[in-house]
Amino acid sequence: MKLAYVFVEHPIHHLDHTFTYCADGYTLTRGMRVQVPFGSKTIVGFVEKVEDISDEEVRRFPYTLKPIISQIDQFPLLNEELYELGNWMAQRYIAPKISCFQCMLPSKLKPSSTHGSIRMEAWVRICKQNDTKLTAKQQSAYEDLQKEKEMLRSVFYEKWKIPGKKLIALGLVEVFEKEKKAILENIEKNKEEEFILQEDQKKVIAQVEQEKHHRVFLLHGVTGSGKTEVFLRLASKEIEKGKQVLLLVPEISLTPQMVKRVKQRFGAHVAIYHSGLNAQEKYEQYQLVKEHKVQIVVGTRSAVFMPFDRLGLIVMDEEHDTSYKQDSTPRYHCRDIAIYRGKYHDAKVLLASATPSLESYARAHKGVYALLQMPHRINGNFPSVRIVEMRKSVAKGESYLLSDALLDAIYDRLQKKEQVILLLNRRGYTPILRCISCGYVQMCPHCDVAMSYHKEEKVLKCHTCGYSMNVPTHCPNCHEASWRYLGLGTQKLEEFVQIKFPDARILRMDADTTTRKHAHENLLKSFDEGHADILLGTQMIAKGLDIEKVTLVGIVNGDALLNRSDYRSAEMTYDLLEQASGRSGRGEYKGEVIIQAYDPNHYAIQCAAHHDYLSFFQQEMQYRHLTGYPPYRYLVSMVFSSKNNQDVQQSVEAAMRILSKKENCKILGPAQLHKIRDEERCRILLKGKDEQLLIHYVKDVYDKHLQTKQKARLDIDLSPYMLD
DNA sequence: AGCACGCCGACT
DNA sequence: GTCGGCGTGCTC
Repeated sequence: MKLAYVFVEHPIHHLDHTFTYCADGYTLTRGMRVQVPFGSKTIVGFVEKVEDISDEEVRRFPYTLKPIISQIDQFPLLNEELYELGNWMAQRYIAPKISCFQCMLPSKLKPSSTHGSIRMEAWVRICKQNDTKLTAKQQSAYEDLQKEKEMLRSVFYEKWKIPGKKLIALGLVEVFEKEKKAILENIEKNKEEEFILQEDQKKVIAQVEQEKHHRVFLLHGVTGSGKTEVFLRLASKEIEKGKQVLLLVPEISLTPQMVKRVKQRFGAHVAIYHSGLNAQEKYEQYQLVKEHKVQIVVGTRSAVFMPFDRLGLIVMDEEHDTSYKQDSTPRYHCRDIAIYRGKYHDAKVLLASATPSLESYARAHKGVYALLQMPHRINGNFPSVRIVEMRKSVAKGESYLLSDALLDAIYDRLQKKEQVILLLNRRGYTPILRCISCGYVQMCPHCDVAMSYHKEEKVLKCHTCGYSMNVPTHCPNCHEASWRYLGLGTQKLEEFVQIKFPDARILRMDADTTTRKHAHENLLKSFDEGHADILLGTQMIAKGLDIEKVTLVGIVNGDALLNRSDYRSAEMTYDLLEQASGRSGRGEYKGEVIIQAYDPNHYAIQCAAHHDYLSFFQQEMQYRHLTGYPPYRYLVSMVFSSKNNQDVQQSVEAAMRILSKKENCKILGPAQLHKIRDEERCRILLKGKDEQLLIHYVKDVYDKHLQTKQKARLDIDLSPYMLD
């Protein structure tokens, strides 16, 4: 009997092993999808292994084998490389194998029941030689098709509706189905010679070029130093060699300029891959790569799993960006995958950023990665940065929203018809609603988070779970009817700026104004075209924007991120300030940045003001060294959660018993986290120098957690990003 | 993840 | 006396 060992579609830890089916009558290999009976349902499975066994051995099975219902694929979906990558991810991130395979494939190919079918198109072709008398029109249609060999039926009908139908009726032409394919745009290409390279650029290109084998490079290039042109040059050299290129970006919708430039340079050889595409579009782009119709892919995190087979270069732009980390199972970091694939293909991996992650820069410092530098702006001038100490300005009676210095600067730009960006890292109107008489703060009933007041909708919203409610008329605690709105969100800032500058045209960009599909692009386009004077928003406006007429960036609350308990808060503050100030003065006008802060002497703010990454790096490294955080140590987080706190505590105690016996690692916690969506949560953090060892320890806890049938859920995160 | 099986409350 | 609540356990 032929056996198939199959992973089932449910990404559940306790189903993370193969199920055995009878595969008699099928020709299966690893990586094909099949339909199998599972309990009382029919689901999709993913073949891991096929084996022939004797009848004797069949009888020894403790259960009767069910037969496979049908075969979905004729060819394996994943090649050897990607299959091994899936296995590697499953063990590294302690995730169900099927979840790793699922995240590598576009949803139409995912081993899961919810995938849509692949869309087909009707085509026509000649199926019988003409032996009858045709009308003149029919004859022309026949000859046209003969010349074209085959045509889309819709195109054929458009040209030859009536004679075409007649030819089909006569049996001379047949209709057949073909998979719908992406249409490659044909764009006029720009010549490379049109761009004259700077010295920095030439040097970096030469350094990468001279390395013939796999190597990870870290390109530290300030904003506006011309990194994109370097990427394009290196890419075109790889393509000339017959290699493929992957260009990773944090979010496509925020980098339309990048996409545009790559398209201009490589014309029809580009695939674009990001979360904004629908299932059909993703599938089509995926097939383009598989069939070698394109040589270069520009894409977000998930594009790192594209079916390349001769990769020459992977570029990861803005390598520090947090969106490269997936925050659902499998919680992989795109950088890890990029380096894994780079090794496999003997390809070069170029990580690039104006504000590299501490991990990457430390590795480059140690020589693990090759460090490349581009310290000069092409237009030569950095924006000047001014820090406003809010404690002083408020004491002088100035507004606590915008200081006089910032107001004056905005006024000045409006006069000159230049544009302004205002950054405030908090959406909504006011983040806190507090009762004046008793101090009660309205919390979300499902999460331990204060409700945020949104004035436009006149409701309270929870920014964690999305729950919304009306403002209670009376305080639930003391029954007084006196609320005070505390804090500052983008809605309130917009209202305030509009009062101060009644004639200014303001665009607000935050999670509330960008829910619609092309809202991002439309807002940015509108601002770029000069339909507004002030762009105001959360950190989503700090990334990648390249708008010439912006000469003032105002950061309303520069140290807001610093007050968080997260060990990365200084790094995130530095990144945000540096990236935001990079938006100012990109054109020919001199740019200015004003940072409002309550703690202006913090090194993150001081270093950002002086564009001094190296100094920030050194000071932050000292702090990380002292506290034993990455890059000096690795972290793994285990979060236990359940609606029932006793289940959580029981699992935590069991985990602590196991961990207390382990050596060469430090245990932080257990720490009770705030409730989310009615779930109690508790975290244990493991810290140590040996990443593999930590993974082993956690795997141990996880295995015992499953064995003892603990009720709480266990979420494991290797090198977690958010710790508060 | 689903879903069937199983043991205790308010109903025709 | 039954319909149905969701707690527990299994799926090749």
